[in-house]
Amino acid sequence: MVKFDSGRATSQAVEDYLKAIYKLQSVTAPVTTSALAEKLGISAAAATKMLKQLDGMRLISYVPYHGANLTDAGRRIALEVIRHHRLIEQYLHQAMGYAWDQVDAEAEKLEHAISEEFEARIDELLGYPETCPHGDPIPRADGVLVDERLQTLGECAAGDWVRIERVRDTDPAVLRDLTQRQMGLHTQIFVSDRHSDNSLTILVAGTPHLVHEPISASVFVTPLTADQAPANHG
Amino acid sequence: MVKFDSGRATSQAVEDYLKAIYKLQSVTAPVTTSALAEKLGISAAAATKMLKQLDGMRLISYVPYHGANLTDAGRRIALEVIRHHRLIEQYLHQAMGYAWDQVDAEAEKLEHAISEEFEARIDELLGYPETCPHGDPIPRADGVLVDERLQTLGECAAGDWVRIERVRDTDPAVLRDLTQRQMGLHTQIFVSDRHSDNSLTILVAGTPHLVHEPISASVFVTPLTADQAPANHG
DNA sequence: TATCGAATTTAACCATGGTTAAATCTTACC
DNA sequence: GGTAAGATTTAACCATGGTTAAATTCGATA
Repeated sequence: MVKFDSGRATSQAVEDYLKAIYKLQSVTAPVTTSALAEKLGISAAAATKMLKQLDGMRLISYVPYHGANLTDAGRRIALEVIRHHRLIEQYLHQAMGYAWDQVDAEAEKLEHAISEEFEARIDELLGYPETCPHGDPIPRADGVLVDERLQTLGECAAGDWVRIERVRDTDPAVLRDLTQRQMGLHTQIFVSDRHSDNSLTILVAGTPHLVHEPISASVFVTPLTADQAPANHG
Repeated sequence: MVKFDSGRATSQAVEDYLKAIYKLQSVTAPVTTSALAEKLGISAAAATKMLKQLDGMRLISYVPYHGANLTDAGRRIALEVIRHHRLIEQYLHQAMGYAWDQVDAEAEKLEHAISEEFEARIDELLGYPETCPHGDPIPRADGVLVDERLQTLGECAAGDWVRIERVRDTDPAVLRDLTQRQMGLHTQIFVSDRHSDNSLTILVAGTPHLVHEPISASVFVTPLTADQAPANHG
């Protein structure tokens, strides 16, 4: 007879796997063993073993040789971990003065250590924020997450007026580069030119910048409406 | 050939053991296997195995059947963990509104997860505090700790005017009891009577309280000087 | 449709940190 | 100074989460 596990009893490793599967799933589902192994920096053999284990726990459904998908229970835990991560990031940034390229690493460790009490307190102290410092939406405590796919800066055409809504949080060097160019969340940008190598010339606060693929693919934007866009340049 | 390990590479378990040994050592040195096992809530066999391991790492000096003492290296790590713990407690209390009976449990988990960066930031944000919310001194970043032995409230005589300087942080129920009686850090107390069962009648802000051993032994005090003590009651 | 290369799983192994039960050491007491 | 009780260590075991190397499966292509 197996005891019904209503409370939290998941190890840090399990949480890391579920989070990784969740994120990979949004790109391609089902998630392959090798994609998971690469994301977590472990061997494919280790991933296989854990996939079997997670399947046994009913946190994923895993078909050998054909990858895995989260179950509702697994998704719930993944979203809780992501909620912790992004709330902590926002707290580090807003309340403790961390730069946006430093918050991810610190949150990575803290996300497994905080209590529900701690989560609720920082949520309240921050005024129930809807995104992390990179613009990623924070899952709600009830597990609801609205995660819309935005266009990248690299997909913009010359003449577009856009606003930065979200940036990829993975590479601190890219984030520092954006900071240096004054390109923060909600910064308005005018795309003045597309070049043959897919690089762009953009205007940020009147200053022209040449941005290449690794940057332009890391910045997600929304088009400015007619009344928001300055009349000149258009 | 063993690689020289200059940076931090201690597991959470090692940190917990060193912290426990440090605290037990202040009561009786060397620390016995059974005392350690009891403090950590594990079997004596597990403690023995870890003691051998810690001795091999040169973090303690351990003589089988005769207990263990921290080496300088071990003490340094123990003090770092304790510094983390008490700084976090103070942060939870001052910056996040935690009550003093709630901070220990939360800090217990966070102390192993924070970076040196995080430690430095909360230290600065708090204005370099010297104690945790229970009055325990916070080890300095360079490893120096001044930890003086104070008398307990239970050791006071009738007629004493004293001030609460420190409380045992172990039992949340005791802490909540103290809160209810308005007995916080730096509260002034007049000891009006000692009774035959070692309980005391004390005056807190003019209100009489009967305090029994478990409470009076958990409160550390310093005598008020003549000019600090109110003239009446004395 | 057979085959070959890549992806995946299995097998054997390791370290950490725990368990219980049995053996052994210490020490206090007669 | 011998002995028995209690403390401690050893031995055998377990779970978790990793590793590398060998075997197996999948699926694209000839």
